[in-house]
Amino acid sequence: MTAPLHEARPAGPGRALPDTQQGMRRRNLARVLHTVRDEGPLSRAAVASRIGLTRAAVSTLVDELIRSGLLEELGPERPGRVGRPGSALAVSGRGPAGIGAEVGVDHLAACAVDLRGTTRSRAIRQGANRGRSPGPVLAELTELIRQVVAEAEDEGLWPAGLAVAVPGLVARDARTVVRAPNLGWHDTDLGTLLPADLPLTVDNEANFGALAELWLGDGTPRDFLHVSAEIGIGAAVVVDGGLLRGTRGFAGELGHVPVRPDGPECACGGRGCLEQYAGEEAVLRAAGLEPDEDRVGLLAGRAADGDESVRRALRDAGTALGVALTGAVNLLDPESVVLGGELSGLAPWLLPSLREELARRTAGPACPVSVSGLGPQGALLGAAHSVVRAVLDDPAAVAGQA
Amino acid sequence: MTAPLHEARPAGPGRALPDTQQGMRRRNLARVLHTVRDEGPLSRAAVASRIGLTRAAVSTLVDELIRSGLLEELGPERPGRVGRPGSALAVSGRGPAGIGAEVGVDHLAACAVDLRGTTRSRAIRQGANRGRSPGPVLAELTELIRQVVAEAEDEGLWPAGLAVAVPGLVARDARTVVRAPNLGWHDTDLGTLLPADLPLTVDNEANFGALAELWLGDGTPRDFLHVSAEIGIGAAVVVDGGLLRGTRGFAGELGHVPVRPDGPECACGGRGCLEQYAGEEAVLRAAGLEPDEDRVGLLAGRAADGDESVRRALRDAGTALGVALTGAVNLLDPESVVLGGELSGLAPWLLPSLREELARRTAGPACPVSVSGLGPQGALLGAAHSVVRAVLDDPAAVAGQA
DNA sequence: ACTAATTTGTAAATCGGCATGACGAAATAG
DNA sequence: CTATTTCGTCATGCCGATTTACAAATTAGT
Repeated sequence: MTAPLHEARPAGPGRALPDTQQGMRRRNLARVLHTVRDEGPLSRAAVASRIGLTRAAVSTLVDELIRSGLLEELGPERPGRVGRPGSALAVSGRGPAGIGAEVGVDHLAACAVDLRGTTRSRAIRQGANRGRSPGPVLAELTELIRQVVAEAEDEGLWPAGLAVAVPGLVARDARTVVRAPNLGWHDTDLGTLLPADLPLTVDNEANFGALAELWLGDGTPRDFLHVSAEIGIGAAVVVDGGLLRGTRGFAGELGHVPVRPDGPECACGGRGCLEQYAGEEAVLRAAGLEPDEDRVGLLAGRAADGDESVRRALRDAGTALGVALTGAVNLLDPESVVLGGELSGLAPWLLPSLREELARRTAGPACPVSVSGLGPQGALLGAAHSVVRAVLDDPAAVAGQA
Repeated sequence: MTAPLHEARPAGPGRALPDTQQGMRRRNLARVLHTVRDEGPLSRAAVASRIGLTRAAVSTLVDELIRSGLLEELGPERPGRVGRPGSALAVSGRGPAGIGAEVGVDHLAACAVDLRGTTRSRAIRQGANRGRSPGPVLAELTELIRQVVAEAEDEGLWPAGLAVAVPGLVARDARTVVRAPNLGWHDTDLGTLLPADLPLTVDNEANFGALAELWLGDGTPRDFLHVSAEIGIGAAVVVDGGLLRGTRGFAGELGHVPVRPDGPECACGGRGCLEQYAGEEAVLRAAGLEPDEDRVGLLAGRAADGDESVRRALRDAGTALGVALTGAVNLLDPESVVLGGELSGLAPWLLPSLREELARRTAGPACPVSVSGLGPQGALLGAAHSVVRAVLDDPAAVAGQA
């Protein structure tokens, strides 16, 4: 027997709940719900044996979850084994829905996801938002949200909360956009400009993208580094299945990691920041292209066409990313690095040089670098799923709000 | 006592204990013990009001803690207010002791710390360990440990566990030293070479130093970056009051963060790693000095004497540290950076250039950099206190082992 | 086909742990 | 000396999970 190690995080379903008997009950409700969701239709007995409670206890917990509309009984299982067959339980497809929304530089989007994780409705509107003031943009977004909520309600769902992804830094209050350079917003409280009838959470798109990767990615570990980029280069650090946010909530800023300490001056005051080698603007300039609406698409197109200057620019950006990530990987020892967001579209041309640089600078086996399968949808999905997750982690909090 | 506790996982107050009524009880025992320890002698009623339980509940918890020898009754408080005076409770000075030990490059040390946090016995032996094989070194260390344990037992304490700090990477099993370049050890299981009658934890000295800073430092926040160095440059990341360990347990490697990507080749395979600018060997070389026994002392002495080449070498090392820390600070957004371990002795000459570089490269207010007050003792103290902490975090686990 | 064995789900009784309310004890205030 | 306040403890009750028991629904064995 060894003395306990000190771990980084509590993490896990409902760890923030109070240490009372009610808190225990709420945590156990969450465990039952999670188990049923993650391991397909299960009988009460199967759930009980998995989470270590007795069948009787699980029965009462399941009763409560069914009464709340979070679980539903599918009827008797087809018996394959000896003994009385159980009654299959599944997460309800008509319970609460998580509403996600996204403010992109070139688009707005919203969607609704049910408890099972299925996207039940979706709405997108293209259009440049750079420089537009928050009011009109969010009015448009609100319209999309209403649309998506209406569709979800038609299918018997009710909205449990709203999460909005923005391309910028968000204060720890999860409402205020401190700085979004690509939009030109600063210190904007989104709480006053969005539907007030839903619990609201606002966060950085890189963070939501990382969470999407964590929850939906195929074989994504619980400790990884998620790199995404629109114009700045954002990263999100996932430790033990949770986001590392930092004191001010600004953790994950990768764009201003020094890559060449004596390089050109940067707006941040430093020199040779990563953003000047791998930022969208820098790459476009190096490739000899003019910024336009769909910048990433432009780069990807030219690179696919074999434009050598574009390819070289992307190769160099990959190398710069590799240098910056070496530092991050050394410091955090993640299980993998995932390229997500808009970056995933450019991955074929970034990856080789990035991997090479990272491998060269690492003593042992290099940290594996992969590309998100979610692509640019990650942030939106992550937002919606974060609401669903909140329900799963504390079902009692939303029960009876139907 | 419960049998199936195959959860050798951690404990924080309310963290990883099972979600049962017994788990709740254990968390509440921990809360009472922590409260009494942190807020001086308290009556049962005072504890109750602080942690939100009733006096009756606290009474039974206190009874159990007293029976286990973790708390003791000091007798009636001197009444200053109306009402019956309470009976003051304090953490016992004759309960379990945490045994800490340290394998340094130039010394061995051990100490015993009681539940109150007081160091009750200590033993140090100077002598170079570089290149010596683990067996004899650990035999010597075992002797120191026996000595320290004997002294502690004379004072009525009993050893609750042993924690050993080593200058190298430790696997997640907390027993195996994967690589300790300064000692020349690799893949060494310390479990077989140290006293087997105590629960053992082995960890990196930088990690223990960070924990010491967290637990004993004056005003240390719950999110910070702790930088220390013997020959390599280690950092430890503390997030939300816990250590970030990484997948393999190697998190915190700062020495091989690229500072000048085109710089000289490094043993790790990369180029221009921090270690080549701020590592002990590099600094000695830059200062034109020969390595000897007390390298840090030598540098500090010369710098204090006004040796300009030494001062310049340290200034440059500070600048390099600043570049590397810029990346780390951007990525993690810690509340502060703390220089600890041997580095703290050189701080006066490192800090100005380090702070300047960090401030220059940061857009907003720079992350404050401070020096640990614990100095080179941090690791040893952190080790001993980690054992004490484990007891405080789950008193029931050790109760009745006296 | 009939019985034995196995498994499920639920109901009744029990237990562990904290809350509530009441009480004696020990101090201060008037 | 009495009223008031606070402390520590006891008896009681509540809540949630466990234990025990049992009926229901299936397969295995004869």
